[in-house]
Amino acid sequence: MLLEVKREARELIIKALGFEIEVPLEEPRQGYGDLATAVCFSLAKKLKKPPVEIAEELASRIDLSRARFIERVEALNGFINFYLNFNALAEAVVGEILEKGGEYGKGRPKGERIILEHTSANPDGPLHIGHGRNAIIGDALARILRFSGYEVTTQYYLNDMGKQLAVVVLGLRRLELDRSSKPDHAIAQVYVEANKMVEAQPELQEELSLLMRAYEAGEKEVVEEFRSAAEYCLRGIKETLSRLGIAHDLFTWESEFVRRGDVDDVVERLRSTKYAREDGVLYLDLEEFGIEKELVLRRSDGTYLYATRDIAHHLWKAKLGKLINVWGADHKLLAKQLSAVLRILGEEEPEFIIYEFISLPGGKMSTRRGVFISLDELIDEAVSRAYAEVAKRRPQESEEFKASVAESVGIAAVRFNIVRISPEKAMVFRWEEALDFERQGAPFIQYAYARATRILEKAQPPSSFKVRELTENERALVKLLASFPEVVSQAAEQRRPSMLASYLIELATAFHRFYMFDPVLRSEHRDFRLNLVKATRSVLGSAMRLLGIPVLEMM
RNA sequence: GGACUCGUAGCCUAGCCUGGACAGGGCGUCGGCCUUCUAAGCCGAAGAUCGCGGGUUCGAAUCCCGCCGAGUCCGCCA
Repeated sequence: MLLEVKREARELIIKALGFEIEVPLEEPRQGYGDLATAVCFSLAKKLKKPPVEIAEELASRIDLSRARFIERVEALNGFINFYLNFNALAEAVVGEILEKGGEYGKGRPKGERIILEHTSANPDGPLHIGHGRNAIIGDALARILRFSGYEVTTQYYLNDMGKQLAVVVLGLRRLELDRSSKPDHAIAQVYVEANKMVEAQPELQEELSLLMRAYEAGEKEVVEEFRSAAEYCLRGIKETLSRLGIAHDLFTWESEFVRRGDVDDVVERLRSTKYAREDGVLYLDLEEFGIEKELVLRRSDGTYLYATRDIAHHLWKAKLGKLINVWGADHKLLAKQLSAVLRILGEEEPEFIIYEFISLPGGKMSTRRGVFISLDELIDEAVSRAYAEVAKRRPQESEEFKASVAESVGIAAVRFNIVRISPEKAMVFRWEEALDFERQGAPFIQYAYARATRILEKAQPPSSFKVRELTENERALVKLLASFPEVVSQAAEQRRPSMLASYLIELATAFHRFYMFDPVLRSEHRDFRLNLVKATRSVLGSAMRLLGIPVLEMM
């Protein structure tokens, strides 16, 4: 809806001007109108007049007689500020939201399929908080893209041909798997122990490479060992993801591409390109693409590398749709190489969402050394912290209520604290910060929703309402509600879920303020306000669902 | 050493792609608001040379160059 208002503003300017020009519009701070444009500055040179004069002349020529949403313009400091007719806007926006409900803000079907790869952690232990960042960003993006009109398939690429899984298998041959603990944690225990063994007994290296070769060759018993180990670990990983509300549509195994011959095929294709070099090893010279590092495809012993298998994997995926990968910053080089190779092969390059690392105050995490904070730990701590809060605030409520609210609040806090930070910022994990449910955090948003719900429980909004002069808080709310569709599409196109997080904070803030100053039930504007509350609740709910934040009716 | 990313108040962060009017929030600190729809809320105060230096521009947190600091990568590992 705000888009329509902006279109109206542009048209007014162009009509007054008498010629086409790009009109940038911004949302100014308090005191400078509801929309503003600095177009007069760019016109200054062309018209050879100072911006202030242009603005004044232009403003005086704007004809508002047929405008729907703009009721006043002013020229100030060379800017043209627009003041909106909030009565008209409120009526239109609230009406549209109540009519469309959860469909409000949804994009038209784009007819485009996207394969969104995220998480893809090695099956050698539980997800740690770094994988959590991947999964949470990836899942939010998937939800946003779907809402925005794309057909999205989320995919987990399972790296089963690496040394890690071989180490796990080696460990399982001589260590007892702790069946009493969560599967992924039990596997991690074996993995850490087995790594120590391999380090202490170098002769085990031989067994490791034997294992890997047997697996690649598809020896039945070995395949069984690898698969059951990986699947066992994956069971635990899926459990964690599911607790966060995350599920993948598709799991693909790295080994498929080797056994099916896809890797052989693509290597052959690449070997015949002008980028191929062979001197014992087969590699690609990608300098033309600004990549210094040569990309080795096949070792001197004839075996393939991870990157080679990933090329086959991506070539396969590229047939299914547009590719987006959520990858850690350590994979930046591989991302560049892969893009170059797909280009060589005549396929569209994948898009990468690269997120920087989450480190511990003491340094990097390492599954191998057992130095990491698992997502499970983080969730458990967050939920128990949330439980303490509910118990303190709602002591009279049932145990069941407290436990279920705590679960939702804990999950919401974990997801929100991660998704709200831009992926390109490196994070240092500190328990105090992770468990500090800051004022404008997830509970703040959930609470806004619960407050709206409570009001509506007491009175249903009538189907028709009159809009009178709006309060400042109502205006802020209406404007935010009007901008939701634009926020969604921008977050989708720019692939930035964090934009929705900022929006949600703003919307919840506006609602809490409204709640504080503008009583609903006892108001003479009750009819309109009830509808406004309903509309706000609806959009809050939509936005929360887009970030995977559990919605609570009561807390 | 090279490549990429980041550097905004004591701490965390938005804005940077698409340059505009006194740089938004939050935590923490200090001071207020519950006989009124749940105070997980609201209001106010103090706190910023937007890492440093140059350039482009009427105008730079935003674009360009250099420097400094941090992270990541630079395996015939995955």
